[in-house]
Amino acid sequence: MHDIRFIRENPAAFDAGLARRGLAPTSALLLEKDEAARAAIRQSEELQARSNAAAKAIGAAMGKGEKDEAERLKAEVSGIKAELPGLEAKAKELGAEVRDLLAALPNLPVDDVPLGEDETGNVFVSAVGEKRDFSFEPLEHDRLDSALGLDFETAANVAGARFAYLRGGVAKLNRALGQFMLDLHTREFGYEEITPPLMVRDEAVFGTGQLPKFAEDLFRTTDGRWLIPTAEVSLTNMVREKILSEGELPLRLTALTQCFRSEAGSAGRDTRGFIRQHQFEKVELVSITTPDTSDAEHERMTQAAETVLNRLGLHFRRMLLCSGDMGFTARKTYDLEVWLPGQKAYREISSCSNCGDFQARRMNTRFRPEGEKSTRFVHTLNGSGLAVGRTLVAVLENYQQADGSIAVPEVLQPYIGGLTRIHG
RNA sequence: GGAGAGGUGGCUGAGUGGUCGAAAGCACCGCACUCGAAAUGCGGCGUACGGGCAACUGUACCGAGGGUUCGAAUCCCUCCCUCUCCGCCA
Repeated sequence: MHDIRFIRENPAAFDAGLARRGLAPTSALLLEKDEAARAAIRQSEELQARSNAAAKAIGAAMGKGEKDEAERLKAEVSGIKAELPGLEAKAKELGAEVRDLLAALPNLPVDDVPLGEDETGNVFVSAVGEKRDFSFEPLEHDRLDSALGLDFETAANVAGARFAYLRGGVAKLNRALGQFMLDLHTREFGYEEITPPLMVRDEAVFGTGQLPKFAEDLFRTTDGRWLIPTAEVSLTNMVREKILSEGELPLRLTALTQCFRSEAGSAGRDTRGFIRQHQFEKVELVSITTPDTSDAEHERMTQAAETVLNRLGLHFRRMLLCSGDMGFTARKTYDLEVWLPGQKAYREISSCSNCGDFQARRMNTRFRPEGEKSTRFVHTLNGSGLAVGRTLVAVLENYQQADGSIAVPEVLQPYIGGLTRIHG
């Protein structure tokens, strides 16, 4: 959600930001509506003020027993009130129009975000590790021996497309990955471990920006709630409508949850394999910070996610997303892409975004700077640390052996009783 | 799911449909007293959005949204949340 006052004062800068997102200028329309809305509000408030004053005078007159005067005033107020509902309705409607327009506009990219239309415009930042040398042709994860425990056929029977059963060794490996990530973030990066709700209300989903524009990407429950598409929703909304003290910040929260996505717009994409599922596990990182510290926190968070890949010995690169490829709420995003030797491609495994005060405005989350009376909006950040399912894919493809087994990365072995190999 | 009781400022807690944005206490801030502190006294002390160079001023807000009324914290309706009892349940 944008600050209409900023747009009033910097309409050109605002439109320039939208242009970098590939969007048409909107400030003129917004300001026109805003001006009309404020005029209508002013009118209705002035009328209301007159009516309030007269109503008070009625009370005073009745107190003094001046019945006639009271009756005269009543008539006057009635006259005023005849006009009021129309004016109020108009003010409300115009105000709602402005809000709806604002709610549908994405965050603006910050200056160092490269200009671009789609993922081809993303900029390489850095890489860690190297592609492993195979003495054989590595298989894609879904072509590995099915006895390892990755079972799409049964899932298709029971649940439909884009679901999977993990069985035996692969299920253990998956569990180990999630545990390992949580332990790393809580022990070494100071995140608080949270077990959050997986179903949330409209307001929460609006707060983090999935509503109103992206409802078709979500699953809705029969009682009107939403299954979370990411723990970002439940974690970030923990501070909705709160005024925090500066001393509480930064707030660092992490959770391992299932995520649910309808994948409505991605028919035909990644239909094979475990990359794109309706239900998947992810370890989410969320930070709530002051405006001054969010850039540094963004780097820190991205490093926390990178550390997971590092410890797992997986080769990856960090990309800075271009303006056209960023998500709705982000003002700057790093993607981490892991190398998949079977697919012979880098695939997104984490996305770390600084949302600035964009979500904070939608949630009305503020903090009181030390020693100040007034409040300011916090900054919010979120990142995957990491997508567990995709990390499983990366481990399977990178750690496959010539005999069809999977070597267990050293850091995971303690989580599964010292097991070093998974066999079919 | 059924029956009942509630939701008032940072906290506790009054409030008969009419000078209620709301008593009182606590907390907090300023001043006085004090060498200093405590205690005491006096004063201040909500948020949002408008208007105004400013002093200041208007509107809204007593869980949320509607309604009744000249006027609603107070009456009515719907919803949300909390608590108690009953039922069901991992």
